[in-house]
Amino acid sequence: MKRILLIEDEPQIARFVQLELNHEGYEVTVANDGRDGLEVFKAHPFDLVLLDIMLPSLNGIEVLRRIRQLSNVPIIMLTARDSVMDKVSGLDNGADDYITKPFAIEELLARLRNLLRKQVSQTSVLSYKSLVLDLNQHECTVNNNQVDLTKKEFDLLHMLLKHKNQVLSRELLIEKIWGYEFDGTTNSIDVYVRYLRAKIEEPFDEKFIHTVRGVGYIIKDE
Amino acid sequence: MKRILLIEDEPQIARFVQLELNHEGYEVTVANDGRDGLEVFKAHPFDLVLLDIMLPSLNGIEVLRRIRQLSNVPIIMLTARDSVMDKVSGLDNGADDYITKPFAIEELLARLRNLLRKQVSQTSVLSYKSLVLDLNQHECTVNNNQVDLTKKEFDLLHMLLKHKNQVLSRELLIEKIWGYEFDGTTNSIDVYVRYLRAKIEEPFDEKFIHTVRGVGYIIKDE
DNA sequence: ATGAGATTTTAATAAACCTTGAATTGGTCT
DNA sequence: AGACCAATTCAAGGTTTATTAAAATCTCAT
Repeated sequence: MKRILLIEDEPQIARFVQLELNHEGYEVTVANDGRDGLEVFKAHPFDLVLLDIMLPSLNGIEVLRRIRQLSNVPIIMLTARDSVMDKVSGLDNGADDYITKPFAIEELLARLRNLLRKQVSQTSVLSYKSLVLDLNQHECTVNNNQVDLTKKEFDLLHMLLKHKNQVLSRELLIEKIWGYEFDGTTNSIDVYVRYLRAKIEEPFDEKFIHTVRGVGYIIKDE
Repeated sequence: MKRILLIEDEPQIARFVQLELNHEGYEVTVANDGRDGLEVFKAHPFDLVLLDIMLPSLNGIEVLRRIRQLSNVPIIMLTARDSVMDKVSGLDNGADDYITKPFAIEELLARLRNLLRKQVSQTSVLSYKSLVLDLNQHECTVNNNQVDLTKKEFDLLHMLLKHKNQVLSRELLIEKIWGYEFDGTTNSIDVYVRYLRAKIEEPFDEKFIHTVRGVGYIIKDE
């Protein structure tokens, strides 16, 4: 399922677009202002961004510029009718398309499909405190010290980091990393959490992975 | 088993939907007009509400508004085809999704499943006065003080908060949280209510959980 | 085919959690 | 008020769960 980030401050429009896109089978996350949008973008991977130009706290053009420093994710700008300046400015700064408000939802859908067809993947680095995980290089560092992880260890840490601030059940982890149904008899997860702790926590006197008894494991901000 | 409240005045449609949903394993209660629907909702806990917009005695939007004052139960609106106004109005007033009549039963089922499932990851925070329950992080705070809850305690509080303003019987709580039939001999619920009170009420001089003698427990707005 | 490293299983231990039942308190009805 | 029933409280003991170390198994490059 394609993930879309909608950065839009007008609640009715945001809600409406979100629901319509849900209906079409997209997974939509909404951010209400520019700063939020940028944060959310940094924290999660998206396949496409819908970005309003007029935004509180950090305007659309600025958000566009900053996202482009990080990623070449497809971006569609939402502009006011006849604001030629906005369009030009948006495209100049790396937007892939624009659509003027108010728009027919069908037109938006068409432009979405169009851009998503061309798309390539990205998102290469996840981090949390002194912990950095480079997905492309398959590398992990803590406090700038490189730590060698096996594939399973890496995948587990990847999963926990990708969904930080969310408790992940053993069931879900087994399903996503091992690829089979959790039958309740294996404690592989527990063992790998132990390995990770021994490699990335104990030597550096850090604490990343927390146990939530009866539920699962989580990496979370305080 | 998931409980669904269907508020719909056209008998054929109501009957049809009820049978189909029963067939899928849902327990369906039907109300024939807005006023009835609201009454039934207040009297029993439901996992989801299907709400027609065009209703006698109290229209759907008004019912929606009143239910939202009491609860954040997932609500799907049933709207006439092409009635954009209805959609917008519904979503503005807190509906979670809509479906246009006439609809294929399969689509309704898909949206039901979607909402019943997403509830976990989407509605991530429940709150009541100074009490906050973060479902993703599995964390509870009172007056911004973090309180450690065990799984059972958390599940019980979750249930009470999710259905706030509704009395939950011991039968229902045992069924939903412990997962077996209430045989009348266990007092586990009472004990856990005690634990919760000791953890989230007494230290903060608050009162969240009320006992309804002979019926069950409730968290309610004044 | 071999062996080093990776992965999974097993088992012991300790800690946290849950249940139970009996004693006590509190509310309700006549 | 007194009888009765429902709810509350408490602590002991029984159970479950997480952690850990170590052994068994698997896998892949040589």
